[in-house]
Amino acid sequence: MTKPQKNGAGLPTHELVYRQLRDMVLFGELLPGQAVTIQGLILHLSAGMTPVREALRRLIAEGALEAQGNRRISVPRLTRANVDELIFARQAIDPKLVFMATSNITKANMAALTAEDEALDRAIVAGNIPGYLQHNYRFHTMLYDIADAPILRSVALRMWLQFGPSLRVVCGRVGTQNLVDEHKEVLAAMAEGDAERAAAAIRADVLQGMEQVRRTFDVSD
Amino acid sequence: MTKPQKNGAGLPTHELVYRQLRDMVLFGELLPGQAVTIQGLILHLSAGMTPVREALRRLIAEGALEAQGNRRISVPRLTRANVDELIFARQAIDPKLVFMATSNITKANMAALTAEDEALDRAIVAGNIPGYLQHNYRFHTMLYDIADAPILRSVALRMWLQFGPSLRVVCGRVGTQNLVDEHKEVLAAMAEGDAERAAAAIRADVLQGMEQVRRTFDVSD
DNA sequence: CATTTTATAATTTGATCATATTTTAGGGGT
DNA sequence: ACCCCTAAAATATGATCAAATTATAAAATG
Repeated sequence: MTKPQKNGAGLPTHELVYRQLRDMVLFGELLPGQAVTIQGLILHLSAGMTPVREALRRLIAEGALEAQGNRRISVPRLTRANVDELIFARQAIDPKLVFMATSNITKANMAALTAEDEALDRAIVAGNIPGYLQHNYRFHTMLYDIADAPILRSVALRMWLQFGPSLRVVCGRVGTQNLVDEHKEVLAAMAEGDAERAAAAIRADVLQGMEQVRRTFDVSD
Repeated sequence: MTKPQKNGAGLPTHELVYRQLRDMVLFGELLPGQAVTIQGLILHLSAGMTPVREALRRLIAEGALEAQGNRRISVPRLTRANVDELIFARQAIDPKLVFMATSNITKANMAALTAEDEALDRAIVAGNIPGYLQHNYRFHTMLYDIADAPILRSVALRMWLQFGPSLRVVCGRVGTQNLVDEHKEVLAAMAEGDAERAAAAIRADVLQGMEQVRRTFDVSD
């Protein structure tokens, strides 16, 4: 037998497994330090071994997971130095992407961004943490896509995979009350075509968001 | 049957396959646009299917290879815009890493760097292109390692995997004659502990090197 | 009649699974 | 503490199914 059952979408299984695992890393489920076993995923996602292995290799390469050497795989636990690296990298990359996105903005893009930001606001007032994480991610990745710079985009997405779990932890601790985003300013600047101002606004937003992550270490570690 | 034969080193097969493929991407063999088949690699590297697949997923995640959608895998062909992205990213990341490395420098590190740079010079005067590529790569990755910043390091290594094939092409065209590196200046500044000057020197070196890559498009594309 | 297009068959290649082997972790026993 | 022993999990292989490209042949158009 060995029935490669036609999965719902036309996508290969390893791609579907990858996306599920990635979302688990980004939006909760998996916390820093948590271990992941191949067998467990095979059961949990009811997938075969090969697709799971390929998805794991990919996530390890992207920094979302970490191979501990003893054949164990886990979600990386960030050090304070790691957070500083992430802050530096995001401050370098994200403003550039927003700068580039400003040139490519269209009516449709702007409407989609605005809708996403409004959904984000609703999640904040509702105290909906997973909703906040998802809409915030979507807002930023939409900007990356609009910038049309695949290499810088992949670097930026890699950073998200690395601080995602820690961001989730910090939000779970402090709630969504004191979350303020600079997205309105970004959108206003982009609407005017002021790339410099949009870049500056996103830099402020990134700094504010990463400051939340840095706070992980003021409590625990 | 199914004999997981103990391969030479204590490393898993997928890791060995990964390294071989990575070196093929970095130091020649594989040119931009060239296709790679799983079956071919199984034969050529005499490895099983799973390790080859895992290595490929990893290299795709790192940008060294590209999945074309139709189940085909090939070495990416850079566009002019891609090269601009790479120049921007390297100018942001590499100087930071050298800045950090300057704080961690030791006698042993400095000696190893100097030795590597001398080997690089010998390769240049000998017109030895593979040697140039390897020693240049080694010199820069040693700096990354000394900086002890794993996240920025992984971003920098990713960039190398992307422009590696194009760099090889350009060196094949123009030879090693007009290659000048700023490594001496970097080493001198690091020896004095002048992190700012070292960072500026590496920025110049990066710019000069990437200008070679940009030249790919003045001839062909 | 030559050339291009279209349709179909054959071969190659990719994707997945089941299974065998190896390694690691953990649990008593000295 | 140390060392065997067992169980579980990871690695790797080959088999099997599916899909896509190439090759081949037929048909249509100029």
